[in-house]
Amino acid sequence: MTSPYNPQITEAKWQKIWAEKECFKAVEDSDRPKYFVMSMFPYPSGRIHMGHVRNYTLSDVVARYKRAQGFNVLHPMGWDAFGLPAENAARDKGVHPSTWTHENIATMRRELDSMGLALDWSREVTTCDPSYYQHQQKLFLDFLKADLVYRKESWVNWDPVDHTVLANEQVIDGKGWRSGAVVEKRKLSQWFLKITDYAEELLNGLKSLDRWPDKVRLMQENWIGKSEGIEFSFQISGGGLPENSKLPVYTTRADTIMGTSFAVLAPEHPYALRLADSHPDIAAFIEDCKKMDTTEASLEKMEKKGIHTPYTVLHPLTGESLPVYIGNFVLYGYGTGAIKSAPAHDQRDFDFATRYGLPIRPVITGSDVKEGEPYAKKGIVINSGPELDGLTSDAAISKVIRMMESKGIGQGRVNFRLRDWGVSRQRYWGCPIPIIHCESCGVVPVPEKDLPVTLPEDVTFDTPGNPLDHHPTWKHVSCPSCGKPARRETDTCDTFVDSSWYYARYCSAKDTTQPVDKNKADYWLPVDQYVGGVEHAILHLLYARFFARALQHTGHISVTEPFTGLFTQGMVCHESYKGADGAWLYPEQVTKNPDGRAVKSADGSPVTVLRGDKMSKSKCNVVDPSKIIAGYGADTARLFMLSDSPPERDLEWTESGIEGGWRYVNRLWKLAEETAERGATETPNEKAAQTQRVIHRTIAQVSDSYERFHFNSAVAKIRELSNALEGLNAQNPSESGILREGVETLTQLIAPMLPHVAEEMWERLGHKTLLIETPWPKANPALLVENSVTIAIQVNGKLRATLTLPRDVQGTEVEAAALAQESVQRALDNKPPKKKIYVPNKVLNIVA
RNA sequence: GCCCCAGUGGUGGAAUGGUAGACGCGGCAGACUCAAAAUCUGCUAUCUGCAAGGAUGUGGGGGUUCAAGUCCCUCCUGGGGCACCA
Repeated sequence: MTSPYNPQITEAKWQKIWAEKECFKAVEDSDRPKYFVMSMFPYPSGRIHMGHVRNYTLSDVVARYKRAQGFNVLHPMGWDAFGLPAENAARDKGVHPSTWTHENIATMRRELDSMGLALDWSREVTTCDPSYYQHQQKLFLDFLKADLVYRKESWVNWDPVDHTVLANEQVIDGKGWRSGAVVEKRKLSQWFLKITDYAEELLNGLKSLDRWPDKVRLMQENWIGKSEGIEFSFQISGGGLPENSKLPVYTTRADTIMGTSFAVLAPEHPYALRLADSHPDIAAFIEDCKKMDTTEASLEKMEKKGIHTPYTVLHPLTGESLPVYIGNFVLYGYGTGAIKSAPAHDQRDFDFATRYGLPIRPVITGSDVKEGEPYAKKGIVINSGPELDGLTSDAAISKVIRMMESKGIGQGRVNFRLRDWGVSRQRYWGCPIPIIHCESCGVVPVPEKDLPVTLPEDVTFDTPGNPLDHHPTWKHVSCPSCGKPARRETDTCDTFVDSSWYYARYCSAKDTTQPVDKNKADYWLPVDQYVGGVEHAILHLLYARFFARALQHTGHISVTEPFTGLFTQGMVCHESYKGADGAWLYPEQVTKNPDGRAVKSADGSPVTVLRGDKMSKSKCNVVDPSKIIAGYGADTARLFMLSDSPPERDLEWTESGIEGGWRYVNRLWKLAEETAERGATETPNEKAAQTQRVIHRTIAQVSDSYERFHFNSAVAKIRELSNALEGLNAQNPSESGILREGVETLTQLIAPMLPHVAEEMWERLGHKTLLIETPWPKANPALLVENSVTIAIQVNGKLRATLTLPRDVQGTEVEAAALAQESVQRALDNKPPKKKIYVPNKVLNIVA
């Protein structure tokens, strides 16, 4: 008699036991190999969503698998708890950011607990807690001492809705990446971290990250954007410039130097700005560009516009006098803010020259040059004088650099697209920057004994702007250096700072004396496997890599790369439904007819079904994980997350898929129930012996799938094993022993994915010890070798027969057997075989 | 515009250059049932054939190879990233 499987009771039971026995508490142990696996910690927005479930299931499977393999596993969790939504909630609902955040954390903690994750909660970090951010303040001061922090006046992207400054990379299409508000330009004093000091290292380090997706490495490489070129100066005159003025420009295509027919300044270039007073048309153009820049810079069809200036420059090699323009397509922030043109070899220069009737002189040629189009590829130099003509572009680039260097007018230079990281935010809910501004002493770091600088509790959000700035007393302090009245820095840190070192903090999360206990960090770091969304491919991961180098430089940790393995999972998607009126509909508002067409339940009007839409509230296609876990249990939810798609791809949530998972969990339980009391050993019959081979083959295949993150394949192999085991009879003494071996193995193999039901099955099978404490099964090599093999027989590469023959049979025997086959003879059509290729135990191809 | 990734049955997807479609979802048929649900069993790429079998088939076209979903070239479609980056 079998008893039904009840996930609610069983899952709570094992979660309690694991917690009581502190199964997942990680303790440094130099005798055992360590394995550090972590997921990207969540922002406590309120509830967990399916994306979290997928993310944490993946890292949990790795943690449990590695643990069974004998590794000392660290699998921690924390909260990325500072950030703007808490302030927005304060503004909208009148709840304090701290209250809102901690309530969300409590809710999400309960939800995570219900998933049955093998997490070491004793190392929980919460970035908004002074016990975390006081150490971040210490790091800030250390970085300041190490000359990795500086302050500069700069034009910043001001978000008028969030009242905050955005990094360049946080501005998307001229709008704030969070608020969506049109970004304005303002000039503010900002704190910056010198990530550019490590540009070269961050680029080179990518080569060593062989367990990162190529895609992410490539994205980072492009983001860092190294280019090698030359910086040289034009002699510039006119427009009231002093004698011997220089205009430095940067180019990567020195080979096109003889094709240069004009120079262009960025609108913000000082030489451009100084003309504005005397030339109203130029002033107007510059004003225009400012607007374009902030709002529509990324618009595809923006015209290359410019304005002529009274300046002229001298060509550095020919001495020819060339006109100078101000152009809307030249970026002040890149290179020197001015360019030499190569109108025949650059689309932008070409468009500009065409528009303003400037000479276009081809100086590079190639086999695929097209009339009337710029040729931007490298090729062979022409029309450039005896010294350069006939050289390849690369040879010409080196030669031009040498020529200019010897004349003292230019120098080879490496340039990066990467910019320093502005970390100042004019917000309340962030880590206070531990600085005091004194009128006499200037910028004074807060003495370490005075850390942490904590956020004041009594703040109001009824006025826009930074509550720290509005606070009546908080910012007024005396200067630690001279004692006179001074003012606290009211900027707080970008939350990307919080998440740039939490992996190191996990190593000694409760240490009150220092950010990182180096001994412990030396044991655990680097993170062996990091799992998270690809949306963090550039910013978070680059900042964290920079921090590792900065932490190493300031003596906190020893490693250079924080994450040696990275896995980026796909999104969770779900069908969405759009009514005839264009409004999104909830699944329960839609009826699917037998013919496959969907209609609105209320009035029968047609509904468009869209597949593969990311779950989002606005599209009404969100599935709540807590409801799924409450209904089917965490194991079923976890199984669905793993079984239907490879983890790096997007996953389509389907109701039928989750039900398939639920059915399988029940089949497993039934299998354990039926097997539990059996297991007498007797000589296995043929079927049982065959099944035993399947068992051991499955151990090998599933282990391999776990190693390679092919969890969907692991599930498929495991299901094959259960199909085979269901073919055995528990009542038959010649089969029951192998059946039991199979069910035990099966239980172990599914345990990383379905930990609760596996543990329950293990107990039901009569074990007194926990499955979580049981080592991973080993495949018996003797049972991995089949006695007979199926060999494919091809004629001219086409399959004509399959032969089952003893393993390692002679090729000549296979040939003889193959030629005896009628189907082979028919395919040969009396033609004599010309050639035979035999791949032992696999395939014989007869070429006729 | 540039860079990257993907394209396999009705569907999600398997497949170190060696028997394409594992495993699941769905569907069909059957068993159990008064009936339904649940469960179990079988079948399920397409075309052709009574059948045995044959032909076709991994987005299109070409190529390399004894052998291509897999490698190369090219084009198409979809997705992602970057973008006046000189």
